[in-house]
Amino acid sequence: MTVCTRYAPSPTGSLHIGNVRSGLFAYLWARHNGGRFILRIDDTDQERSTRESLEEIVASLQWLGIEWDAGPPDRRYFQSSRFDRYREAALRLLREGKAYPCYCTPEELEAKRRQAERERRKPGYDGTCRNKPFAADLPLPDRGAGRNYTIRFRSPREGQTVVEDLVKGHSVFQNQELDDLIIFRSDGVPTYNFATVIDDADFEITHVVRGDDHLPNTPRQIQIFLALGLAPPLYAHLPMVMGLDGKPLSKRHGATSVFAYRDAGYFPETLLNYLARLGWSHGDQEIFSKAELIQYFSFEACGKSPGIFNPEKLLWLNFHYLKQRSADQLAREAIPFIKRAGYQVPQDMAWLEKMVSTLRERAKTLVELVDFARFYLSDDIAIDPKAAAKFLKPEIVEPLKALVKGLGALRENCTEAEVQSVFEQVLGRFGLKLGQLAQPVRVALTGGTVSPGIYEVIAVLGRSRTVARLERAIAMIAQAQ
RNA sequence: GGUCCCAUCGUCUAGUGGUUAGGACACCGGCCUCUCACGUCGGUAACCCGGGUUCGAAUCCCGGUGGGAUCACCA
Repeated sequence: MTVCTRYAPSPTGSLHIGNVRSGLFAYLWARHNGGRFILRIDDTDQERSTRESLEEIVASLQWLGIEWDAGPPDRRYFQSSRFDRYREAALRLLREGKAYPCYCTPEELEAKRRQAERERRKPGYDGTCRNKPFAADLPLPDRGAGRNYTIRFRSPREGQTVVEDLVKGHSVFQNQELDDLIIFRSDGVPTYNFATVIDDADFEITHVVRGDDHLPNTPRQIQIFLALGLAPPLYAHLPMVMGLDGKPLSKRHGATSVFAYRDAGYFPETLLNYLARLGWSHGDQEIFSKAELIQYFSFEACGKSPGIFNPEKLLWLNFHYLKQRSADQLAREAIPFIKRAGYQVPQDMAWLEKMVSTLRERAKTLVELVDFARFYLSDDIAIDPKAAAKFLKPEIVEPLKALVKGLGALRENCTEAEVQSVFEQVLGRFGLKLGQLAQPVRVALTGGTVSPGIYEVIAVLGRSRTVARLERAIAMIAQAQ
C-alpha cells in the first residue's frame, strides 16, 4: 500500500507555526516514501470557519513549499462537502446498535459534570441513554425538524485499546476509561472525532501524523474504525511546541503565524529547516535543504518531549540563508520590503545587487537589511549628533576637502580600488591612519558610526552622492564653528 | 482530580551498557580589522532524584519528583 498522509487544519485562524510543523512532518514522511500528501480542510464547525483563514492556510503552505497532491480548491477535500458520507456512516452505526441517541440536554450534561467534579469522580458521560431502546429506523438528529437529540458512539466497556505510536511507542488505554462520545450533534453536524475517522478511512490514509494533543482521542478513533469494520491507520504523535516560558506557543508569545514570519523578513527555507530541527534530528547536522529533509526524515529520529521555540536560533538560521543567497535573488526579495518601508524602489537591479551585497553579512532578516540600507535608499539622512560631535571636527576639514577633490575626479560609477587609491593619497598627504579618516567619512555618508566598509559604501553611493554628502558635512563643521 | 505522554548544558539536540558525555544557538574571551559585522580560535555550561539489574549505567527496570496533554453537542 502506498504511503498516504494528510494535514487537516481547521480554517478558524492563522496558520500557527507549531501546528504547521505537524503538517511538515506528515509531508516529509509522504515524500520520503514516494507517497501522497493530502491537505484536508476540517471545517465541520461552520460557525468558526472563515474564508480568510482558508486562504491564509493555502498561501502559507504554498510559500513554505509544502505542496499537496490532493486538497483545495477541490471541494471533495472539505469536510463541509462530505456531510452525506458522514450521515451514511452514522446511520449504519445506529442501525447496527453501535451508536445510540442521547436525549440529555447540554444543561443536564453540564450539571452532571459539575456534580462528578464535586464528588471527585471522573467527568465523562455517565451512560444515561446508553441502554434506552430506540426505534430501528430512527433518523439522524435535526433540531430544526424537532429531532432534538445527539448520537453517541457505543464504546466497548471491556478490554483495552492499544495505540502503537510511531514516535511515542506503545500506550495502553483501558476501554472503561473511554466514555461514549457524541458523533453527531443535535443540529445534524458530525463532530470532529467522527468525521476525521471517516475521512482517514475514505482517503486511505496510512499514517496519521499530528500533534500529541490528539493522543487521548486516538483510542476512541480506533474504536470507531473497528466498529465500522475498518483497519485503523498507523499513528505518529508529535510533541507540541512551547514558548520560551515553557507554555504552549500562543499569541502571547508574539509572532506565531507563518505570515508573521514571512512579513518579518524570514525565508521559507529558514522556517522549514528550523521547524524540522525542532523535535527531529539527523546526527549533528543543523542545515538541511528540503531535499535532505525528505531524504533523511523518519519518526524514529523524532524526539518525544515538547520543544521550546527559540527565536534566536531561528534568527541565526535565517542569517545563514541570507548570507548564502545570491545577490540577485536577495535584491529581488528585498523589493517588497523596500516598498513597505516607504522608500522608492530603485529601478537599476545591478545597483540593487551591489547594495545588498554590502549588507549581506550584517543583516539577519530582509527587514533588517532594508533598515540598514536607509542611507543608500534615501539622501535624506539624519546625522547622529553624538557621532558628529566625535568625528566631524575642524581638523578633519582639510583632509575631507582633499578627499572631495580626489573623489570628484573619478567616474560616477567608481570602483572600490579607485576609491582606495584616493584614500591612500589623502592619508599619505596628511599623515593620517585609515581609521582617522574613515570614521568621519562614514558619519558624513551614512549619518552614523556603523556601516559596511567605507570603500564599498562609496562605490555603491557613486561619486556625486558621495561628494554632495561630504560637502554637506564640511559645511556643517564650518557652521558649528 | 482521573487517564495518557515526557525528562542530557539556559535552548535545540547527539548518544541505544564501557565516551575526557559530542554538536548547534545564545553567552564570555583571543585573533582579524576603517566602524559594525562576517570569519576564525578558545572558554563557561547538562545526564531531575532515589532504589535496583550489572564487573560496569545518561543508556535497562521500579518508585518519586517535575513538566505537558486531555477529560465539550471545538477541532
